[in-house]
Amino acid sequence: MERNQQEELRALQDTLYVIGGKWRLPIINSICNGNKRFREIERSIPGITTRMLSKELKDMEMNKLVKRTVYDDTPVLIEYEPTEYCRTFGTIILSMIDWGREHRKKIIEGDTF
Amino acid sequence: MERNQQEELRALQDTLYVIGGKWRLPIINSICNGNKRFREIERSIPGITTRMLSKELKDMEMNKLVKRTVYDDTPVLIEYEPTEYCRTFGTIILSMIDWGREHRKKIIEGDTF
DNA sequence: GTAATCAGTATCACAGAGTATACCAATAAA
DNA sequence: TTTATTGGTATACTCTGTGATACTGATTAC
Repeated sequence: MERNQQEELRALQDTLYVIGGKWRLPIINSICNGNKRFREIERSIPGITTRMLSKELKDMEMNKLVKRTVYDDTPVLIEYEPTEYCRTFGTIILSMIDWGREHRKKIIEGDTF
Repeated sequence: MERNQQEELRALQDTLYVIGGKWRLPIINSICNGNKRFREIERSIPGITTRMLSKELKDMEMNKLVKRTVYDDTPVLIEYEPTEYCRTFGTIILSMIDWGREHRKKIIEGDTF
């Protein structure tokens, strides 16, 4: 039990390391929803700056969370797509969306929980 | 679909707002695992400082995530316990622990994914 | 001719998240 | 007697995540 707790914590922290930060999950969610172009992703996440999106996408590409493809048409077309690895966050994201919905319901109901 | 995406994002961001930060989830997990005393929680999360734990617990108390009880024995005994509300993060935490475990397996297997 | 879109990059700046270290008074254990 | 534990607070510091703003060069639209 003692040992198990430490193993759990480590697993939790590993995950947090990969999907931590304010924008990581919203971006993953956006590209998993089919947004591919830079500006498209940007527009789908109100409040994010180009700087942050650029930085996060670069990080995520390095960590094999997204695939960046350059189509050499003219003008150049660039697409971001989630890797399979990236899609493994599906469960986590869905449960977080669920939680957020429930939370909002409770707030609106004026629950004092 | 467009509308839906925005609602999803909002729900996701609401959740992130509540459980964001480096220590929030590890703390929730710790008290949900039965750790009650300040030093006990502290010891269960190697690397956290008393200052951060103190700050987070205070925040979480204000936000009804933990209940702080003072037992007026001598010496004074203080206990932190998760509220029902806090336990609603169970699903999220479990799926994050799962992910972390799988991730580590893959790393150890030397997978290049 | 002007404006808009595309995929970003470049600077600068800042709050606040997080760290490090020391300390407190009371009690209990060695 | 000295040390350790408890539940924190105080102070000072670092640092980086995030924000704001401006700009690029090529292309297309009005």
